[in-house]
Amino acid sequence: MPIHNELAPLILTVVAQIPYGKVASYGQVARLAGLAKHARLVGYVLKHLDASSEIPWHRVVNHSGKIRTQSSAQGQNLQCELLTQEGIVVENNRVNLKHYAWQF
DNA sequence: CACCTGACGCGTA
DNA sequence: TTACGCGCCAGGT
Repeated sequence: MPIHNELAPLILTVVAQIPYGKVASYGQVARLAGLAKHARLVGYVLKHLDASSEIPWHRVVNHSGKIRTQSSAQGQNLQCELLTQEGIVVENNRVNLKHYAWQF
């Protein structure tokens, strides 16, 4: 674990509960974790996850449904691929929250 | 200590 | 839905 943070486990347990084929926003994850003002921390924690992790980090997008993770030099985005791979339609780097938002 | 940087959110327009 | 401003907070310099 590269980062020293006691809040990370709380965030990760919530992310782990996002259903297959659904997405949640950073803010939603923070609220469900009991950390209302830490939306940015969610992004921070997910960004520093090691590849060996089984956490479905790709199911987390911003409050508008837009994907803000960095794209590769070839313009390809891993999160886009992973979401599409599980049946979620991604158009213009964005998912339709009306269809895929995780209703808790 | 001061500043800067982010996988952010909300109210308003 | 987007655009802007402002609030928020962990980390890095």
